[in-house]
Amino acid sequence: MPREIPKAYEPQEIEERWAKAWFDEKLFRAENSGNGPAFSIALPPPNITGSIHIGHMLEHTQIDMLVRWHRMRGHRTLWLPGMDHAGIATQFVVERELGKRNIRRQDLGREEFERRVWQWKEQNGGVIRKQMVRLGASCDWTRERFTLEPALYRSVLEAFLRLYGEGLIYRGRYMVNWCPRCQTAISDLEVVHVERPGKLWYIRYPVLGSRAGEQEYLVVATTRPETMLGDTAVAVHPDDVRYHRFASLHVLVPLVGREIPIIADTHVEREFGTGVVKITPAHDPNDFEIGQRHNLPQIEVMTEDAHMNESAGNYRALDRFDARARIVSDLEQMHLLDHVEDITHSVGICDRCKSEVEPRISTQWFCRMRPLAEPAHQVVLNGLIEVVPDNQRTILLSWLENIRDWCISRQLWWGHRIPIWHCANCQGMVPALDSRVEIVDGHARAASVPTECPNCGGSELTQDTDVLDTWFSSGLWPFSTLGWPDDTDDLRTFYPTSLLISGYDILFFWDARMIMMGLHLAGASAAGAPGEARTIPFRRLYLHSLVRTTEGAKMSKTKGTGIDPLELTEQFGTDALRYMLASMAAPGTDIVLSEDRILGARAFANKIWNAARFLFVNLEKIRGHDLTIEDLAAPEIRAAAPYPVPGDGSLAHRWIFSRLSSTAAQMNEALEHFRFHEACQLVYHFFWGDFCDWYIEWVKPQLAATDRQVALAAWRNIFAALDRALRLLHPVMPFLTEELWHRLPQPAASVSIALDKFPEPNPRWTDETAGKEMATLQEIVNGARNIRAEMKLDAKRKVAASLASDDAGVLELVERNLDPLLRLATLSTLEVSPGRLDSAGAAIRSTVQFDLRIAYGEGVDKQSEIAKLKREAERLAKDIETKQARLRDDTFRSRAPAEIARSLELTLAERRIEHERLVDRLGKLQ
RNA sequence: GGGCGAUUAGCUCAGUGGUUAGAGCGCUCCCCUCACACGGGAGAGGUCCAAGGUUCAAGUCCUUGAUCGCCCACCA
Repeated sequence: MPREIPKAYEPQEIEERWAKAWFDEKLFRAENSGNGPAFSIALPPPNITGSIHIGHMLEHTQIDMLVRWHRMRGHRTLWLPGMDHAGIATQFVVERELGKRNIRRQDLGREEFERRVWQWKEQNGGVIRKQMVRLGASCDWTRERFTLEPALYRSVLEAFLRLYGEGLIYRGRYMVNWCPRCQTAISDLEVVHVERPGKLWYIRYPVLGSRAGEQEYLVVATTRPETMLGDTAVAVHPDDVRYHRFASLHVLVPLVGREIPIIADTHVEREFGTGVVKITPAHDPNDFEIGQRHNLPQIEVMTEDAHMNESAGNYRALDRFDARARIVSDLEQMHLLDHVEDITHSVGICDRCKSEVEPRISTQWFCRMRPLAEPAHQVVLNGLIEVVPDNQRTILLSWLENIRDWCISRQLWWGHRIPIWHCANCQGMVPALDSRVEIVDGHARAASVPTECPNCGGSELTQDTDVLDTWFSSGLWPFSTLGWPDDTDDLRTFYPTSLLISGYDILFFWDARMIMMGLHLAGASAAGAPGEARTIPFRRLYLHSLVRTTEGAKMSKTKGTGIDPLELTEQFGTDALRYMLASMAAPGTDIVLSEDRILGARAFANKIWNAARFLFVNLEKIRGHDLTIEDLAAPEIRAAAPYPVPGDGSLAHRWIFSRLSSTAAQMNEALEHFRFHEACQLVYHFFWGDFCDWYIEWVKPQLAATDRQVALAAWRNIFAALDRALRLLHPVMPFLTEELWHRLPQPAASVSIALDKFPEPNPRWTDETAGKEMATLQEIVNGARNIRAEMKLDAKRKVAASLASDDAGVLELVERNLDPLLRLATLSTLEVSPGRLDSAGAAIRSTVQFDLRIAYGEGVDKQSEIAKLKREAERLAKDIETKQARLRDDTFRSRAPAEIARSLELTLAERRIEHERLVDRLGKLQ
């Protein structure tokens, strides 16, 4: 029922109320049984450490728009939310908290530390859900998942055990990226490269046993002198004639005095530095490989936290950078530093903590990727997964082609512990017997623990201490969240998911791995056999834009460049923020936020509010007809709209419903192709331009008509149109539309606009005639307004005008719509006649269809009119010329489609008429 | 070193080979008309980065270059 409606739209109270109601009523719970198409989408699980930033908000707005749109189209729609335990990030945060109280995790021990993290999670892990609820995400919160919860740990165990059993997971001693701050291995993807200024030190290595009597040196260039303590060779290119005479000789490593060979390896770049490179197999990935080829010893000179170890002799216990400085100065003193160059080079840093990564040899777990990447490559290549925008597809394919094994073990305490036991007796490895989990202290661990080593019968088994990379469990997300490996209703109904929406920044981290894992693993359940279409985790992949700062950097909370969407929400309203983000979300380009855009969005929300307010406020005024809102806007009454208005008043109604139909069609098309900005623009233009500026203004008198039948039809139509407009708007502005929808009478059983239908194009509404007629009438109004402004008439003063046309249809149309024309153009009279009009003493607007004339009042300055007409005439003349030239061109005639030529001729004819009239008028004016 | 993207109105950006290239904001002028000044009306403003090319037709496709940004890469 209508009630007091505030003048200005105040979103906060409304939004909080509906957010709570939607959540409490479990409005978005998805049915896993029943008929009809299902639509499912898994939320990219945010880290529990985080809070929603503007990038999430962009992502969630886009997902939510599509989810709401599908739900409103009658699909059984699931948007499954959840959180990621975020191994390193979370451990980092909790350790920092502990650090404030001078506690190290080592002081607590593993179990106690884990307990503390869980505790932290209980206290802080709900922030994101609260925020998402508040921001209107229509997730099925009854299905919320956490990557470290028991059911998902079981999926992880199952996945690990299968891959291990197939030989796709192996353990070995290799060089990995080591973060000395986090004290764990990290994967290649977690290393980010930054260009930094550095130095290239040229160091002289004394050559042993060369020409008698003269000490020769090989000069070696390095950016990392501290690693020279672990050198076990120097290398030259085998074809480098400069160094042929040194073959099979040795050099001394300065400072440590170790004798090492000079080897030849094609890996050496002759042009770089001196063409001689020091080889440190224990501290450089290239050197590691060269070392293996040449059987070189590996001498580690650093500890886990990047200090120098015992092998570093005098430099022991120094931090790596301090050691570097000391070594350089020592070399200098010994005259072994040839020279130094300033260079810029790429340094690998830890994605999480930004420390310089240290290549380090250690025993880690790896996942063999080639066999997993191959099917994924096929699926993407063959279009079984549609990637949008398309250029990302190429990027994904080439990454899959060049994939390398994935280091999946982390030396952390927070995560999925590797389900392998080591035999103290024979060092053999024994996996958990199966993937079952048991709950201890509320948390899961492997239940089927092996008790005896199958190799040697030994019974002293201890579980591997490493945990899995967070992305390992994320990689299972689309199916682990649906109950895999069990054959569940959810899995059967919602897997494969319909779509994945993620930022392109995690294409490799997450999207690609889900594809690989899904294809390899999900098949063994009811979802289908491996590699079949049914095992594909999602059929479409949309990579959305990133929100950037004005400097173009990715927004990030750690850098302090993040923007808190809840602050913006507080200020402008969630719907406005959502609209702003969606309206900027053109596929393929990143977004730079602007305050102007959000102000515009807020104005739009306010406009919608006030349009609705207009209806409800004016409803009070027609009580004389003894009509209630049920008579005017009951659901079944709205369904039968549009109603003809007695007399000549139907045109605007027919037109707005026709516009409604085509807008719905275009919005469907836009949303189908992730063109969120276009969908926004369409509905914006429809609502503000068509509905408010024209339709409401046009029919205002009808709404206040004393003729009951006129008022009744008009009111029914406008409510019906408003209802459709709200539903078109709902996916992007859910709160505002929900609030207004409830002010219209709704069926007793329906609780939310979110469960109502999205308007579909309706052939019954399509009305080309109404479209053309309205366009003509709008031209007349615009022409009149233009003349008025040009003549600097008082905006309120009504003036007389006349209109003439050669087209009887136009005359009749104008007669029929005289009232709205007079009103909207602020005219006192409009005299209508056949033929054309004389422009003497008046301003005229001419189109092909009509002449519109307003006589000059006194004191009118003709000069601006003349200038304007001249400009216009020039432009037309030029246009006519190019069109004529085009039409005279034989090649154009023979090659261009007939349709194009015809429409060109038509336009040319129109332009000629317009030009003629302009010239004529100019003549009379001067 | 490879790859990708951007360059269009003062600003932020749309633009799917085919009329006179659009929007929002800003700017100028008029209007506080009984839904909305977060409003209404009218207007000004663009050699579509440059140079070539393809085409009957190019902001749009191709080539080269410039500037900016991003991603990937084991060159010390």
